[in-house]
Amino acid sequence: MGGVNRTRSGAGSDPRSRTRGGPGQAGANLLVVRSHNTALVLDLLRTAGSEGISRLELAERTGLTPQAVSKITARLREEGLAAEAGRRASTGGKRATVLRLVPEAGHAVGVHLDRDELRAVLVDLDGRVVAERRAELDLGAGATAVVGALAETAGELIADGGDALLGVGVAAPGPLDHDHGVLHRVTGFPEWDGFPLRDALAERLGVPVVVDKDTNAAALGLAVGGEGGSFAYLHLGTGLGAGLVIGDSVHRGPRTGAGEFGHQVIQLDGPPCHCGNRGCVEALCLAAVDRAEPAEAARVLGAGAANLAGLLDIDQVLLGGRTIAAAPEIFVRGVAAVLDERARREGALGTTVPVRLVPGGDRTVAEGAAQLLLAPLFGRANG
Amino acid sequence: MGGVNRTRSGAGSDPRSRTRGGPGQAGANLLVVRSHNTALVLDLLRTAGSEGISRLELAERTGLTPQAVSKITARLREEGLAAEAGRRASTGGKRATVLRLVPEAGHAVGVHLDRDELRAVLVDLDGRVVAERRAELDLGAGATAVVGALAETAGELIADGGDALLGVGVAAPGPLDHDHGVLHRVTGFPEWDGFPLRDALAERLGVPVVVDKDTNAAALGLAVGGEGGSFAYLHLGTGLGAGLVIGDSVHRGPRTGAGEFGHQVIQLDGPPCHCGNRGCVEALCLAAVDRAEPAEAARVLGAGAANLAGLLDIDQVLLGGRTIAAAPEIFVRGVAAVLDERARREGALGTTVPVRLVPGGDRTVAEGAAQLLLAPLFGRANG
DNA sequence: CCCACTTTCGCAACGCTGTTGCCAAAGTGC
DNA sequence: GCACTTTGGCAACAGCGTTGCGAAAGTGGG
Repeated sequence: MGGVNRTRSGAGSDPRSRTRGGPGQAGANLLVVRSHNTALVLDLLRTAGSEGISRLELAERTGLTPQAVSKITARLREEGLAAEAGRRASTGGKRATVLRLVPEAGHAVGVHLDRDELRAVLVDLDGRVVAERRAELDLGAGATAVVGALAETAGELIADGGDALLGVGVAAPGPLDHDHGVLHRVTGFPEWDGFPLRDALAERLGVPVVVDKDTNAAALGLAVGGEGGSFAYLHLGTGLGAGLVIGDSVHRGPRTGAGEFGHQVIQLDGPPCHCGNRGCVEALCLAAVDRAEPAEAARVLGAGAANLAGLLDIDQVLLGGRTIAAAPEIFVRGVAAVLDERARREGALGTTVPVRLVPGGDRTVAEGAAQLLLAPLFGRANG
Repeated sequence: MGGVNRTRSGAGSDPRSRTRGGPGQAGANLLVVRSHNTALVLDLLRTAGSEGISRLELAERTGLTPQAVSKITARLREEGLAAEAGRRASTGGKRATVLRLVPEAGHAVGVHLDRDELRAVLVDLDGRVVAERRAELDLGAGATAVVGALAETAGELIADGGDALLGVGVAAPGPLDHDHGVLHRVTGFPEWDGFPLRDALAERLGVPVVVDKDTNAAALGLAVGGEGGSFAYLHLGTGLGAGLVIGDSVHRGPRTGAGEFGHQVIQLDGPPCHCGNRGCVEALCLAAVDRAEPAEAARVLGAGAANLAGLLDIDQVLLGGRTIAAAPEIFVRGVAAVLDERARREGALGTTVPVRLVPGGDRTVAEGAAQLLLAPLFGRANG
């Protein structure tokens, strides 16, 4: 079986991977080519799902020769990551063999660390949830207690996952450093400032750990789940944030600071926001919600979304979060109205930016967190 | 000599380059590796400038082995793109041979097509301006007349450039389609809507032509010119626009629509803008300029810049354009003040985003337009 | 039923990439 | 003058995708 672990140890033995220091860009060698093409094929296998995909189709889609695809898939089958799954009907010649991903060849744990609860899932290579845990949590109870609870919950799921476990992804609210896995000011919980969550958890569990913002995790999950192109995931809950996917990969910025959508000023010298500034979208939007004026809240949110759409020229806006879920129709229509109006003003050029409710329920963030470990296998850049 | 043309014909003979259709991503083969590494080395040679750089230094910076660098540079020297340029002092052993780019091995023409004038430059591989033309122009005079003037001016410079000419880059105002080189509504000149500028000019001149927005060209020029990381170039002239560089490459978005900074709403239901909306940064900012309140204009611009910095987590804001040039100090200080204030609110995390005046004079856009052809040689993505 | 044709796909040889092992050249420093 | 360090080229090598070729397994016409 071997599964995904063998692949990883193979890649890890590359003496040159991540050896470079300083500002230099990475030169490519044959190992890079190999892992790039392998990831491409794996991604197509994953996308094909239970339907499967033939070797020649893989060749067409990747631009590689059929022979190269044969070699790559042979390796994947040997490693247990891919398998033959029947044959397709003939189109005038030999019937094509259908290949599919073996989902059980690898697993990852995704944890959504929220202010008042902990939600963890174990997912397979297909991204399907295999097991789930949930626990109440008090982020203010201190690092030791929280990390303990986190490790315990994740540990239970790891035990279920067998030996092909890629690691644990943790999605947390508030500013943090994705590259180093360190939390910054979690709003309202100053004691977390600077806490090295990734290393603490990795040492405790003995598996790789990746930390990211909740909105980024959600956006990654959506991107891997099939949302193509560039899009913004806007999350309206107790706060307002965004996850940006630009060209199939999550845009975090050099300091994991990107996506600070809520404190975009759309009302110069407007009402004060808890952040200290005035006229932030978050303040205006939530105030409208409090006044029981969801249509106005949607209009405000739409204005922010339109600004973002203009700046980045994205393909889609996805809405999610508890507050959205309370009145989904109103928000989708309200935001769409602002974007449609903007497209109308732009004339022929302005294809309107579609607005949709985020598919999936309240496990979105936890599933996305698991993708922090899975996505790199499929060539989805992670930093 | 050969120069850059031989390299291009070599790459063009790749039967698989750009053959793929549909949504598939590109598989990598050895030709891709070769051109990637070659571009990496060329970029380092270019960055090193007249100082030059040794083979071992190239190896360190690229992560390639010294032997690979030797092979690559040998090829470049054979093609006339690189040359030895003396020796460095010893550090305890054999003295290192210094290599440098041969700037004359390739040229490109950059044209800044503005509303009332035409500005064209011929630059070498180093990006240095070798020749320059300038002409008055009336964008409203119709496509035939304008393309004629454009072709004539560019043609004169092409004649100066010898045989190693990569092509012509054209930077134009207003919305356009970079991928297809088609103009959209140039504000105030509806007759240009849908005009295939790239193909018209390419046929006329018989050389490759690339078209882009003026702000994108300027941003590309700045990125190639040495501005590292991610930054936003804000251009305040008769209008207000932005060019975004994210991770060393220009972000245009799928429809070349990114960077629409001016019509970002920062004053909900504010004063009407000529675009049909209300409270756009451009309207507020230019109104303040008209009222002779540059400090207020800078504050408004700063608010927009802060929104952008928060959304994208960029490293730097660069200011340019005629209106900025009229009161540079006030604008730089005013915008910086807003960003500093924002960083202060963010606390320890908030490294402030530096604001600078764009270096170089009013040739910035034309030089950037030339980089539309040069940058791909150095591995700077162009799409 | 047979034969020509198409489609799928693997084996073997190949070309080209960066890598490794080795050695010569050219310096420094004792 | 000798030991050592640094630079960098030559040659052999491993591994990538590619090409040439042929076997296997279908379809379809006579």
